[in-house]
Amino acid sequence: MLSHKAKYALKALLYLAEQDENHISRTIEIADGANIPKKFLEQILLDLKRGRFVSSKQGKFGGYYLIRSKNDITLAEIHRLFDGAIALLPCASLNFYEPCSDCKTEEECSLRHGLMIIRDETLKAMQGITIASLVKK
Amino acid sequence: MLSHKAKYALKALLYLAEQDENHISRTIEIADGANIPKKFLEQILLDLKRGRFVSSKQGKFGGYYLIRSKNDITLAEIHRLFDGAIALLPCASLNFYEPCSDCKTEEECSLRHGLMIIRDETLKAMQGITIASLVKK
DNA sequence: CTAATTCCTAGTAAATCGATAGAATTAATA
DNA sequence: TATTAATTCTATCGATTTACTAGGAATTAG
Repeated sequence: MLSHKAKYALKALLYLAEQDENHISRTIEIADGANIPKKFLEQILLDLKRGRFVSSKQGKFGGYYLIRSKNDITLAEIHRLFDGAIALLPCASLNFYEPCSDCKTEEECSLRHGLMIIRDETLKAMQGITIASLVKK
Repeated sequence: MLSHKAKYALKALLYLAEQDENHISRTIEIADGANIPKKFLEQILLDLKRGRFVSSKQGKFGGYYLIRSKNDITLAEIHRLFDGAIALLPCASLNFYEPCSDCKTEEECSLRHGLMIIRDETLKAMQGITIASLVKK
């Protein structure tokens, strides 16, 4: 399941993607528009900024704007930024790999192979969903 | 990601699936064989029993055994029993549906549709992985 | 009756989540 | 330069969940 953070991030990106080119959106504007607690959204926007999805202008008349194409941002990326691995266990993860402590050897782990199949399918599906694909009504 | 509970449950089912027909496995035997904390495993086996995946014999020489075909038990079912919804948000879930509180209307929710596509793909992949498919080396 | 096992209920320490608070920093403009 | 409006940063907090652990009751075979 997605965390609230990831969900809110997606909604915020959706909101930004719907704005005119060159429009800068204030946090409060996004919060109201997408029904997100403002202070919580602040943190999320900072995370999105650190992840180089958006950039910001500070001070009066400042705010946030997309710096990547909405056709380019996928659900998989947002999931990874906020909720981490897409695989069901770290030992089956591409980007968040960690060995399992309770398996004797990786070869012997009977789960890993199946989980990698699922990861591949889920990842493919998640990479197919972009901000642009969601925004169009 | 899978919880430890779900992971241990899968490993326990795998262990049971590898035993001879009519063999009854004690908790301690499964715990040692699959590297699972025994007391924790007790609870998990009870959950699996309530979910009608296994049954038990009580008292001395008691233990657990599979009551469903290993070809029939899928990762999707185990996920749902221990970790709940497969969809990324409750509003996109088949078995754990709940409306989102932060969407005005369900139609208007731009996330839901994309998440349902992902759910369908993930579910299909998860239903393709059975205990039997994992057990064979 | 005894030993070995499942079954049941609590409890607990640590982590995570969802948020809130408040102040520092930055920038536009009057 | 002072004011105002915004982002940015750091810290904290309460509730929930997670991953166990503990202890004992119930059950059964011999």
